[in-house]
Amino acid sequence: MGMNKLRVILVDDHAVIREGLVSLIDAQSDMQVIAQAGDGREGIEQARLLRPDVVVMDVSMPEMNGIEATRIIKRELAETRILALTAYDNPVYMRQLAEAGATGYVLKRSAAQEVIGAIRAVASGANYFDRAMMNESNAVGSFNAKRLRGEIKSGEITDREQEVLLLTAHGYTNKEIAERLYISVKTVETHKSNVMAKLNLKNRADAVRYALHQGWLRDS
Amino acid sequence: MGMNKLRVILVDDHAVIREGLVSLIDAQSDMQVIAQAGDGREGIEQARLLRPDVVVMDVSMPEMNGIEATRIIKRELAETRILALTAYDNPVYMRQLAEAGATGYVLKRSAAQEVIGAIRAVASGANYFDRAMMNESNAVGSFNAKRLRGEIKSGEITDREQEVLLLTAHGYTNKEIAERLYISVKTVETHKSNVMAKLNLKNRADAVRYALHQGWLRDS
DNA sequence: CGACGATTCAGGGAAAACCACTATGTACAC
DNA sequence: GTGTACATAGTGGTTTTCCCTGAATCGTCG
Repeated sequence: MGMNKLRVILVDDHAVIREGLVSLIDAQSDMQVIAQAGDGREGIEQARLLRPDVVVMDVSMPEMNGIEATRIIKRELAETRILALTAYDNPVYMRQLAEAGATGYVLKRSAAQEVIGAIRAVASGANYFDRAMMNESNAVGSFNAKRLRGEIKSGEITDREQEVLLLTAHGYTNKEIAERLYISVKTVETHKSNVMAKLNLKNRADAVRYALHQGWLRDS
Repeated sequence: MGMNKLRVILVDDHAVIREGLVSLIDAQSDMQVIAQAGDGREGIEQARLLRPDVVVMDVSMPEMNGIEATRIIKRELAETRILALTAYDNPVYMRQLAEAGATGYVLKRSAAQEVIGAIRAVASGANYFDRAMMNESNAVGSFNAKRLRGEIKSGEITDREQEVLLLTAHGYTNKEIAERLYISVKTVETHKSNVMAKLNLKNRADAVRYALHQGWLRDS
């Protein structure tokens, strides 16, 4: 085993969580945390300066989110691997992160050992995507069966789907949405179930959570 | 002089974060983590079994949220102190938590040392509310003061009604609300229809609008 | 042209929500 | 001890959503 420990940077806006992860990672003999950052911008600066092996990146942060930060870091530092760490098992996020250059994606609900393993995996050049995610995306089967015969990737959200999802999150019933958009209730049902499958939202509460997260819901 | 360490239970749905906190807390000489739980329900079971000194409780969790779990634990275990740990400085949450019996409230963006300090504080019987919060509002103080004087009586809407309305606005179904609050679906229907009549809300969309206006809906 | 994606719509059965009305136990005040 | 407020729960009936399947129309792009 080389003397060289894996050099890790942590980017997360929650200090407590960051410090918890530090003590977990530093307890490993083969890796160490060389810097921390509280938002994407800071993370980029630290990465530029220190050229770490792995950046563990939270997805949702103030200032600059993890997707944009990932994109910028990868553009400048091709060698550095990015491991996304997020609370949301959202296939669209996963896809956007993969496109931005992340090679790993683990959920905050995973065990610590899994995160540690993921850091080792991406550092070695492998891809690591959370098992829970891969299983979930099978559960979206009825949608996939329709359009994605053979393909695994889930498409982006269409305008109409987003419109329906937004109105759903605002609490409108299918009937109200149908009237507002001059379409039938059945069409609303279709769009809703499709978009919810794409985003891995299981119920209306998930839809509200997603909309809040996107900043779609504001007092007006 | 107690050689007895403070016995702490952690409740948070994110395993990584939990384990990070464990290593932080166990590194202290005067406290130790005796159990963990991934949702409110589990947390209640563990607390019943182990009667800890302090429960560190995340607010937003699947199955049962921290507020309801706090209420139930306090009802059964008056001695146990509850320290709420949350990502968002939402005065409504803080008020509800205080009402439910939590005696401390710290933000995830705080430094680890502050969380450790807060655990010691609540364990000693003191209240601990995050400095960042107190600047935002003195809601807790005024709320507790009123509560002591028995002036809570929010006039129109009862606590239970507000709770049901909030969950409705968050998109939870009657069934989900009933499970969360340990009451029957019929009771949820009653509260919901009463509060909506009081506020002249005609449908769920109105409820969402009202909640947004009250600042009840935040990304979490 | 042919494939694909986006949008639209429908049937049918199970589940859930919605509505109006009634009712019980508890706590607290006067 | 009577009244009021509150939380709880029920009956019974109507409406709506949810879930699954299938399918027609209209662009665009190679």
